[in-house]
Amino acid sequence: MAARVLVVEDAEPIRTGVGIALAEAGHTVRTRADGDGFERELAEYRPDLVLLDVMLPGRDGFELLTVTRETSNAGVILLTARDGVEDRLHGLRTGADDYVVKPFVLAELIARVEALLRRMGRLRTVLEVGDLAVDVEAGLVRRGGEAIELTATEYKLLAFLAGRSGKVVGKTQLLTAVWGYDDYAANLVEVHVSALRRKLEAHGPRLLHTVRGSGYVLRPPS
Amino acid sequence: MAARVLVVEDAEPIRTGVGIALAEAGHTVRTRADGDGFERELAEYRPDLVLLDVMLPGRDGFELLTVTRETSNAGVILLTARDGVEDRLHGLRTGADDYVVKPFVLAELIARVEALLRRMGRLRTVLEVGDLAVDVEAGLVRRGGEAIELTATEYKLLAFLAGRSGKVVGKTQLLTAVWGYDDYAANLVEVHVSALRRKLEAHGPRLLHTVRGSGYVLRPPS
DNA sequence: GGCCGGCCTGAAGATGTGCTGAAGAACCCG
DNA sequence: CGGGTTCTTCAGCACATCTTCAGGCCGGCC
Repeated sequence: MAARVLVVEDAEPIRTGVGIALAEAGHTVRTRADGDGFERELAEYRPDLVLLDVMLPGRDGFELLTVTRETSNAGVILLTARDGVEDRLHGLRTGADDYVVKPFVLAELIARVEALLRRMGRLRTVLEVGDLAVDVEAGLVRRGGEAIELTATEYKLLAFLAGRSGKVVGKTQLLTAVWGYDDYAANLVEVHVSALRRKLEAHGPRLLHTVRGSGYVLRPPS
Repeated sequence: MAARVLVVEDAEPIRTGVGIALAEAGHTVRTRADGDGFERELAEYRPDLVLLDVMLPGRDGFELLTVTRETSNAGVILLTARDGVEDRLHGLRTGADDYVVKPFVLAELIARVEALLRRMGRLRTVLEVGDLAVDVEAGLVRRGGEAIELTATEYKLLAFLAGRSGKVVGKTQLLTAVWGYDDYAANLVEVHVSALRRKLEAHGPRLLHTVRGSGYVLRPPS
């Protein structure tokens, strides 16, 4: 679910900024200032995605794009200072998967990276709280590597709490979100929280805490 | 590379222009002015690519995007008059593959369409899940080398599940994608899953698992 | 300490969900 | 127009899960 990304960009501030942003988004990153040894890096690092600056000292981005296509099936996003329809067309026709014009907002670059990874099936949405991981798409819950079997209601409950971990969630809120109830049936929530805890705490300390008088919080042990 | 493209755009000049340009580029095109009957068209026409205007009368492009993702494997490009990073981010995060801002040069749109198709074409046409191989192009299914005979419905069902292996797929989703149904007929799905399992499990352990209360997943035995 | 309200939990009946065999309908092929 | 295949509907069963209820626990407050 965490992707490997290779960034080739000669401008140091951009290279670093992009690298940090990608790392923060949970990906593994390697950066290079030019195309030297690019083939070796491709073969060794096996990136899922390559970000290529078009204007580089030595071999330019288009050349590296061709190399990438020939020797791997990584996705490719081109970065360039040039704008204009002609340039964009050239970039896309050469076989890039996407094309981002400098200056760009980092958030957008990250969004495009993730859109591409998602399309390639290399990205997965996982909510994490401490050693607990909830994979929403796969409907899987694991704690410390071990899978935990939950019923549909327990799963909905956990997913909702995990989606706002660290925040206190009231029973009324849970009844609405998980059950679609509009009336107050506190015990219903309590029963299911109890069942959920039993399963979660078979693999570690308490994560789902009671906040007397307010509701529940999902929070890693401090 | 001829593809089936579905265009949903309410402005007549754009709709027609895009349609003609795509046809000239060698693709098959269908156009609609709004989202009515969109699900049915998706199921019947089975486009490779969908172009969605964001601002539509009735259901907007984001809504149709979600529907597309849930019930098909088509690529999605959003068209919009709005610009601004916020809109682009929203579009990409919602899961669009690309995002084109109006007014656009037709040539660029076509280039983006082809870039996306190329990207999708690089994806394996043989889907593998454990020892099961589904060759989408040849319509062949084999498990551990041995060919398995499936009926048309069973095959569509399996192909859809294989295309999103590891992800939980709801019965409603399956009904829409495989049958083009819009109403809930759970047992229909169950009967065919049952038949499919009988054939699949004649050659190995269970791959098609039930997720009670949610749907089914195709997942190799862990 | 004693009381109160909020919370936890085991048990049990009610409900829901999924599986399967069988039968009729629809379809396809010659 | 048959004959075979495939699809859909129906009904019954098995069992997992939900909800309710009741009793007990715990923390805070007087």
